[in-house]
Amino acid sequence: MGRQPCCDKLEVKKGPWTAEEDKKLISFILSNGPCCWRAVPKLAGLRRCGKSCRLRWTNYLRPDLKRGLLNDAEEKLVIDLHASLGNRWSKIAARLPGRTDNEIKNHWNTHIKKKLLNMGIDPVTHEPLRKKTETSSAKDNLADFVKHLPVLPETNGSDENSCSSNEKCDSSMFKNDPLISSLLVDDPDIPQVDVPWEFPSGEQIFDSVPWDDNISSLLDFQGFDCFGDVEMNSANLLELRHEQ
DNA sequence: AACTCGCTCAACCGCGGTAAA
DNA sequence: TTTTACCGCGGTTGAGCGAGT
Repeated sequence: MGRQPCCDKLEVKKGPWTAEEDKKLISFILSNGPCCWRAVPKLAGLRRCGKSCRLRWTNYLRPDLKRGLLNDAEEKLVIDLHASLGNRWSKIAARLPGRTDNEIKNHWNTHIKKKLLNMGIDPVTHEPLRKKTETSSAKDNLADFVKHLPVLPETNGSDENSCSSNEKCDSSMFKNDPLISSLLVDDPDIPQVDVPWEFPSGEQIFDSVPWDDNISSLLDFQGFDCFGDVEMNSANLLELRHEQ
């Protein structure tokens, strides 16, 4: 009854990711796209659960991520959106290209929250903390604070530096990304090729891959034969495909 | 130099909704 | 229909680091 587990919980590794694990995950997603997370660890030769792979990719390895602190314009937008959406970090992140919900949540808890509290503004309700007499000044403070922040340009999904898993991105983004460059550069096991950054659905991927003919070239391309703990061959790839 | 403290943020945990067997 | 895993989300934790003493 029910599904089979995606991974043996006892064999799953936890804790910080190593550069080697990052390379394997990037290499896999570069050619397959971020889909079917439960299959990713097995196919990529990682002793991680799919959940952990997804988190690592979306929060750290994605090529369209901006790094560093949120700028003033982004901060302003976060405050505005938080006022209307509350702690729906994923919704807020969707409006800030290149930022993750985790990143925004962290920034809110460590920076913005304090700023608002110092200004006498409740970071939860966005209302003044103090009573009547100071109400208007606190509100003015917030209005003034937000007013003086620069305006973030409208993105409406056309930002060339951003993409979601369903949008097109250019592979040059990888080359321009310092993290990914540093992980992939000069590594003979990780071929660097131009791969269109377009993620089809999992079904599309599995249906579009000419499995029988091109498995070996795919494996050669990925350098999967170097993964000692998982024997990659067309048989178990097809088995996985069958499980979809 | 050694210690403490506070901050940051990557990663984990647990939950709710959904999908698969 | 029931059971169980997957997925995505928000909350929380703790290792690592720098500043202060």
